[in-house]
Amino acid sequence: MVMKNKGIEEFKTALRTEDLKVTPQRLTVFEEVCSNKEHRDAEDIFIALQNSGKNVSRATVYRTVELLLKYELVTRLDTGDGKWKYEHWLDCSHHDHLICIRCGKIIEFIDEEIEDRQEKICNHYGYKLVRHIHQLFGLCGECQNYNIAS
Amino acid sequence: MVMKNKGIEEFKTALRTEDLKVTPQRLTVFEEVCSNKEHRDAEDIFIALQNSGKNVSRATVYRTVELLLKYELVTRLDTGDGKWKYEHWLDCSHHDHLICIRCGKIIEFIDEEIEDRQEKICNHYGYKLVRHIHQLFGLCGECQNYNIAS
DNA sequence: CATTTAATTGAGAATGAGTCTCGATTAAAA
DNA sequence: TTTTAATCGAGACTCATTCTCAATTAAATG
Repeated sequence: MVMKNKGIEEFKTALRTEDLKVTPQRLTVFEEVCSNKEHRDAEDIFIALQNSGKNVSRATVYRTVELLLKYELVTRLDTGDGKWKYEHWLDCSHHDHLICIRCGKIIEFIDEEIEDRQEKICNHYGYKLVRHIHQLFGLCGECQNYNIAS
Repeated sequence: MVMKNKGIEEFKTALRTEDLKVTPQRLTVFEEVCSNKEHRDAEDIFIALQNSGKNVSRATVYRTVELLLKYELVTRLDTGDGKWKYEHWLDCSHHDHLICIRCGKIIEFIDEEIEDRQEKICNHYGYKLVRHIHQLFGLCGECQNYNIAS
């Protein structure tokens, strides 16, 4: 069930490049992050590890997820409720998110035209684009009917 | 120095429409938000009020800012450090943000093409767009030179 | 204007995500 | 092996934000 993919090798390489150690805990966290396609926060990941009997401390989960973000093996998503959710990048290409503000449903989208415009905007201001957040908040088809009752 | 503008009337109207009361505290918070064009978090606003001798409790500041967001008299900006900053919308039209990840400098931008594409994406998935977050994180011209030292 | 009633307020306690500390452990270089 | 610095874990800590609840007040009604 464990995924063996190039992601983990890239993680190891990134760690070594920074003179950081490749530890079982770090690998375990990365494995857990990759094993699930849902958008989860650090706490969710910590609990999932506990439930599968893998003891990695909460602090280490937070620390590792931060590394994964830095190495761009993971993206971070602000779901509007003050938490950050993480999502791996394995076989899926880059995408942004459309989030229902009533039921929380998330749709992933990608729009090349927007991607292009972002680059152009950065160039225009002399910035070098590193990452971006682009989230559309709205009401999904079903939740539009509940407008009044909300 | 206090700004009298149509914003405050819209706020009162919105409150009345929801059967909420127009209170001095709510108006004071709105006034403070409008008096400053910087991007500030709720605590900043609370402190600013204290410093000008206006006693509005922290809880009320948070509650009011939440209302302003709901009524779209204010926007909320995730600066990547886990806090939310608020910005009024008075005489300025909608814009998004380009943020330097090293020095924190913020540039405001607007791109009609992106705005259009957002609407189209929402329509495509049957969503009704309510608001969006679009932030580009990168290195500004000056900070690109410090890349190595970071 | 006085009365009534539900919304609002403030002070501080509670929550909770995320960070930090520090002694014990361990990866990995030699 | 030995050595050494990086890492780990447990839980304390931080601090932004939310909640609680008794006292206050806006504003509708008589």
